[in-house]
Amino acid sequence: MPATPRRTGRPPVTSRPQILAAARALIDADGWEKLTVRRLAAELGIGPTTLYHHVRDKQDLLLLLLNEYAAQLPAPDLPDDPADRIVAAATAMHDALAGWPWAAEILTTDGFVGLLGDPALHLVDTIVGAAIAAGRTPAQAVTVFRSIWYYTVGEILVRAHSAGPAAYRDITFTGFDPARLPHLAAIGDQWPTLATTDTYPSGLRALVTGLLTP
Amino acid sequence: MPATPRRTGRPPVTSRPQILAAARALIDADGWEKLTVRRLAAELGIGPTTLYHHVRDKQDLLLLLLNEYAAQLPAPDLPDDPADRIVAAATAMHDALAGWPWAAEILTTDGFVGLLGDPALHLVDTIVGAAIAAGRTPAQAVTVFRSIWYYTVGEILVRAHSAGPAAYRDITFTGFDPARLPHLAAIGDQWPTLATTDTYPSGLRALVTGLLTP
DNA sequence: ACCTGAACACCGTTCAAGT
DNA sequence: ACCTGAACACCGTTCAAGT
Repeated sequence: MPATPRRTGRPPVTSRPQILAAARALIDADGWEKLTVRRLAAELGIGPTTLYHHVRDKQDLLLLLLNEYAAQLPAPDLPDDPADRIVAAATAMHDALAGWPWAAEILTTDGFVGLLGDPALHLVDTIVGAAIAAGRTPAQAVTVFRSIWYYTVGEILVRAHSAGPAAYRDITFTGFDPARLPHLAAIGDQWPTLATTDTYPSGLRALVTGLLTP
Repeated sequence: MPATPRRTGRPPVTSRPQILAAARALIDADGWEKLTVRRLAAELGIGPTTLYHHVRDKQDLLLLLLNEYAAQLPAPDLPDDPADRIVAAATAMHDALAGWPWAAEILTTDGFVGLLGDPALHLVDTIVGAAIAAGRTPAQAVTVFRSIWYYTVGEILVRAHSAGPAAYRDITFTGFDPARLPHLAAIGDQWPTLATTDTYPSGLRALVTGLLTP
């Protein structure tokens, strides 16, 4: 067999790295809802069907994008105290996802742990390890991670979907029946303001405290 | 003006209640991904465009469905102790959503509070009220609710998307590098089993405890 | 007043044929 | 070996025309 096998046939017009770069540019420019196979192909100046020679399908494309993004994330500072370490690792996950909310949607669409590369899993391992260091069994540590993951992914998804101008569009918060909904009526139109403030850190701290308290 | 205005023109072939019933039947039979305007119309034996005389658009249809579902939910038993009351109300929300996971997806797509009817908001009001009873300010009580909501909606969405046969399909949990991911490597193929167990109640209790502890 | 078909502007994906 | 157009099987929605 030759050391450099000579290539035959029609020359390629694109490559997987080129496709991933274009996909990322498209998401950053127009949002991830606009990333379609057909638009991406048009952006690259190729036929839509050509993409299928470089990625298996759209889901595969998204996973490649996700692992590429995770691999390039900076490693966070990790304190020694287990509780603080969990908070730091969870916050790093959260911040990474906050920048790329579409990633959170993909991560809910499958048993994600096995689909991610080492860099992303490092934070998972950190949280599990810190829970064990705090005296939990491995099984309990998985529960700790999963609870934190639910909270984190929920916050990201709600935030991502509330960001648009459509949120709270034709809603009056002053119409609550004080007899049936006394507390909501008392809060009234302050709710949108209160709902805008970032409560992820305080909620996370409360959750971790609760999870590590026997 | 006449007491019963006589109807003129072409007689209706369907009605909003009929459409909602058919939509619900379609979701229950084939899953909510299969609910499309065209399929629903076909099910009713009408043209797709006829639906638009009875509902504003698909989003409107889903919201009608959601409020109908919420209105018909049984009210949960609510204990006197504030922490227990929050847990009971959150569990009722969770169980309602677990039965209709697509609802969770809609609820993340907008500032949902203003789109729901009284029955669904009653549980929101209960949680906010219980947090106030536990000594929080109204603003803090909103934070308590939001944290619980993130955790709940995250659990529902992850669960809904992991339920299919596609989850964990071609994943080997034994391939973790023990040097880089020691705890995941130690847990190995026990992860899928551990991830299947329902940890919502214990995580919720931990979260509520943490949120109500100053 | 209500319904309809045609049309618009899209999707993801497959597959035989071409270079 | 790689690319392509045509085709399949769909979407949500609008709108002029019909009853």
